[in-house]
Amino acid sequence: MVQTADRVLTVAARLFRAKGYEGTSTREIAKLAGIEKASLYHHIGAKEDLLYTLCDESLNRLLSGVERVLATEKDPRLRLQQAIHAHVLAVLADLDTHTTMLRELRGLTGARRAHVLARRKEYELMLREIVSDSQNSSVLRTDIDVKMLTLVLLNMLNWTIFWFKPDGTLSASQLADLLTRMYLEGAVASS
Amino acid sequence: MVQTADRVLTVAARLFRAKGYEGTSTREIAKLAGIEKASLYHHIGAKEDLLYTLCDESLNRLLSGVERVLATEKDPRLRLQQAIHAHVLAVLADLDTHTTMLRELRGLTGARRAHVLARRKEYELMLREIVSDSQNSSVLRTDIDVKMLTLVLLNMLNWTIFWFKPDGTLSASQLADLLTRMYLEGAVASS
DNA sequence: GTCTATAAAGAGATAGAC
DNA sequence: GTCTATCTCTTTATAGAC
Repeated sequence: MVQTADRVLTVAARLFRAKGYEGTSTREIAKLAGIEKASLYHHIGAKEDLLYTLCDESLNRLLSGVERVLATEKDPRLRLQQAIHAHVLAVLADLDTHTTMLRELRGLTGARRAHVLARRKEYELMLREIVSDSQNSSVLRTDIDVKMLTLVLLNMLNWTIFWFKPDGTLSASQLADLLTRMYLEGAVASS
Repeated sequence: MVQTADRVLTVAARLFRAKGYEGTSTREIAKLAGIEKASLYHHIGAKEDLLYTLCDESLNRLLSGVERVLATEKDPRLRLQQAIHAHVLAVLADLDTHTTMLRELRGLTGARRAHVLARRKEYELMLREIVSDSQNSSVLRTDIDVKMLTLVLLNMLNWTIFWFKPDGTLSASQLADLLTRMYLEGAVASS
């Protein structure tokens, strides 16, 4: 039997992805979790706790993924490829949680919002270091600055959440491969 | 003097981008527009009207942009480049309106939601045709299917809304150029 | 076309029994 | 740890005067 607190978090993530944080009521969360609304407040202090916990969880997974890559792979090009894989597989394996982090940050206030923003920045800068190393090793082009190269990469990777279908013909791993090739080689026909 | 109805729409777009559709109250919209909340309802029937009008406006501009390119440019590669430019310039010239369309569709219900979804699909399919023509003319690679090539392109273009700074050092046109190069050539160093 | 006033529903959250 | 009942505030929207 899954603990109630975990189930609450799971259904909250599902609802936040489907209807947005502001668009989801605590009544809906309670109902989907199979408890009364008041019981919810035995497990959380406020609705915002759920959002914060989900964002934190998402970033913990992404950060530990890229840290593992940094610890185990030293070759710049392979590092980049493995970081892309780790990112895409993590995100697509739990669309509810990561979509919530990517889209619903607005719902957080004060120190928690600042904390999540800081960890997002931290993650972006780790990827930027990987991209930078690849530039220095002549793996990636240097006529576009590292910040842009990294932001475009994240654009390509993150927003697959809007159209990736877990039950489709393309697996997450296959999509990660495809994105890697497109990011590195581009869309032009090889002459 | 700008008409009240237009001002309402403008401030609604600004607020919807900043706080989300569900996170924005009609009180805030009225206040920022300089009228009482009740007066708002002389101009609109419901809050959702604002969201629908903004989504429709966004898609009208994007569709007419790509239609103009199709009408005036026949070369596949130039068509693709011009379509990218038209898209990026349109979106970045009015971040409030286009961000609302891209992010807040969830707030629409019923037939209006279906209508906006249909026009988004229509736009995607027009871009897909351009990409497909480029494949057939050996401009773009054919080892990745047209649907994926188009979705990745839209990923790259659309989500610049989250980090493009209108007052930054990079102009919208320069960013469009950069995205075009990255999409076509990729990130690898040319050997 | 804008106002003051208010209705009606829904939101997040709490009290206190079991 | 869950419940019933309720509080308080905010929400969207309307009525009707000017």
